[in-house]
Amino acid sequence: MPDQHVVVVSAAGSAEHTVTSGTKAWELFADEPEVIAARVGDELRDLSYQLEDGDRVEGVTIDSSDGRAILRHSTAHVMAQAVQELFPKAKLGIGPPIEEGFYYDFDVPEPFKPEDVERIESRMRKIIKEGQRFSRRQVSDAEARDELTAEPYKLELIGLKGDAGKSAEGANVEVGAGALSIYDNLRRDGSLAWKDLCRGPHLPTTKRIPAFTLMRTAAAYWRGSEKNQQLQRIYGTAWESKEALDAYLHRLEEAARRDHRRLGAELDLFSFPDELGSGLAVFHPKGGVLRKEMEDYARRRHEESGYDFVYSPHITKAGLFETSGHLQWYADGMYPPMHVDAVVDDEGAVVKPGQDYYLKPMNCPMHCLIYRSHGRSYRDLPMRLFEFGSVYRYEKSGTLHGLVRVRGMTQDDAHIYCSREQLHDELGELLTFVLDLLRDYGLDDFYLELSTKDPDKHIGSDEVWEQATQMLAEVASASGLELLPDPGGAAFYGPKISVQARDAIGRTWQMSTIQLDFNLPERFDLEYTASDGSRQRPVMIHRALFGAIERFVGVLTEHYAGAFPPWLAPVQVIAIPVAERHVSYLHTLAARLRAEGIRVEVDESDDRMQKKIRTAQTQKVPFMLIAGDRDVAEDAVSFRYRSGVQDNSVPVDDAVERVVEVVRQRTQV
RNA sequence: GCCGGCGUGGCGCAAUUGGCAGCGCAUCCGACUUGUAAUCGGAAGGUUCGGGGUUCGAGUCCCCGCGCCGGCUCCA
Repeated sequence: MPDQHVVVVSAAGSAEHTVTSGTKAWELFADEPEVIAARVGDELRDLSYQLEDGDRVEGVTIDSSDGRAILRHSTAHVMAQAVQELFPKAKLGIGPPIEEGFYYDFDVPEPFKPEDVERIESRMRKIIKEGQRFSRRQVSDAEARDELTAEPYKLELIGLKGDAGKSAEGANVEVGAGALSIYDNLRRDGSLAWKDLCRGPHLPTTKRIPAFTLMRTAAAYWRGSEKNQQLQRIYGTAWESKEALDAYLHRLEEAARRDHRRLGAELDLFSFPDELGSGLAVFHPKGGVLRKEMEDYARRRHEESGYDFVYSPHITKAGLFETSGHLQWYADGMYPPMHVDAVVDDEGAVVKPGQDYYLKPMNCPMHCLIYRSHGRSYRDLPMRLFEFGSVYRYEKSGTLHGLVRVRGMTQDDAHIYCSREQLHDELGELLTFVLDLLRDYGLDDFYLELSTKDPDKHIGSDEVWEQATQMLAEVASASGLELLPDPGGAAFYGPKISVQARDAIGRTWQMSTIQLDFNLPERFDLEYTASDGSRQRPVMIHRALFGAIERFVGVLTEHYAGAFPPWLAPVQVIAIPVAERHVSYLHTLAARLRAEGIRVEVDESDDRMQKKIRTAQTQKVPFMLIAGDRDVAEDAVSFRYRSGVQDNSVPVDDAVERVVEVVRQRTQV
């Protein structure tokens, strides 16, 4: 047999190997059990791939990101096999790996019940134990159609092959752009257990799935469109080891512990009374303090940065939203109108037609009216109108989620009107302002997203879009932050930058948006007189920093896991007497702190001191100030922090100074 | 909006096949006065989300509505 030369690439470097013709990739990695696939050139291949002369081959380990994706994809196959064995009528949708797991969609006559999922999982364990081999074979389109007559969704995918724009996300996992392949799952005796149209690659055998679990079921529309059939989706996850799976499940528990809906109740911050209706929150006194601090600080910063404060009503006549275009474009997202002032006579004939009023879904139309309230000069620009504006949006019931997605919310909304010449500088300053302010609230890990024109849905000339997009891109890159493109993601009226923040456990949240608008200045016919006396149209920028305050409260609650930095903490100091005789001493201390504007409480309940500490701890109060005989004798007080760290016998003057300073500096403790 | 799950004192949960609605925390009262995460005793607290139905009997089964949760779709 003729020899072939291949290059094996590894962390240690690359080495040339001479192998006989017909050698399979796995033979290169026979003593590396963690290798489950091969990267040949740029392509991921099964380990059964037959090497060719000149190949550059790298082992893909199961704990790498590609390796995990392959593991999860293979586990999805095992799940689909188990489902079809248990539910012979189930038709296959798609089953791709996703971030931290996988799913597979099925068309089944009855949705899966929780018990079904357990059965599927145990069937999967059986299949894994059997050590079935994933065996790839290439097929022509015609052959694939012939073999898959019982799988209508797969047939549809074959028809869409290579047309990435039309197929669902994840569908290209089934049918690559090139030739089709089918994976046979073969039992030890070589008999066929199951097969699926799939691009691969896969693990060598099902035995190589070290740890998996099924997570949940859900419905999902075929190819992501609500016009299509709804399929039943099962989510699962798979990991390279039991330990990695446990660590993942542990991370989920940690995230659940931070859930703002749970913390909101535990810390008595806010609630969603059923009586109000879906997506409508009330803030309790403690949540009110938090929110007020956030708002007050934002107000101060806006004042310093040249914003003018305005106010506008929650409800307006329909005409305004006709002018703005909201009723034409977004009526579905608005609460239905209330019809007022109609007069009907005894016969039922309309004497006076009355009119519709709408709750406002956005503040911008009102701000445009303020701009238009009198003639504007170039000397007025940039004009920055700011409002904590409460808006109401009739979000679909299924999308509501705690404070993060609500129907009634308060935006920290500003609209900036400026000339074209001012636009570039204004955007640059704005982005800096936004990022600085977010940092002050404790978020410091950002990236940006630039949403550009949707070719099918936009107004304004290409030239203006081009120019504006270019400007946003320049400003974004000047920030030094990572910039991700979001092609086609812009609203119809202009491109935008959105600021994404990563929280303390690495989750990302969309925070601020800076949105250019070519539409509203037209619709409201906004003008200013330029220095040469000509009439010009201003450019408008929409921006919200928090997005909505409600949502920002939710995000910060999760970011801090409820342990807010002292300047935001609803109760900043809890004073705990060792015994009852120390209470009055602490009241004196508390009065001093209160005089400095510190939110302090003295716990004079008849609980034991240990219990008081526990209570303060569970309420995540940043400073516990404890006083007993020793402290009183020394005119001192003892600190305990949420971390459990103690600092005893601190002189009272120093203690007050320490607390005041931390609050003033907005630092975390 | 769609699919599935769920709804029991303020909170977290229990209640066998349809058979006396219970526990812990919190609350209130009393005793105790203790140096860094739960002192002891007692009391009070319920139209089992709302409405309708089946049944001798419904927290439990059926229907409608409201709300919540997980997804899908949407997110100006």
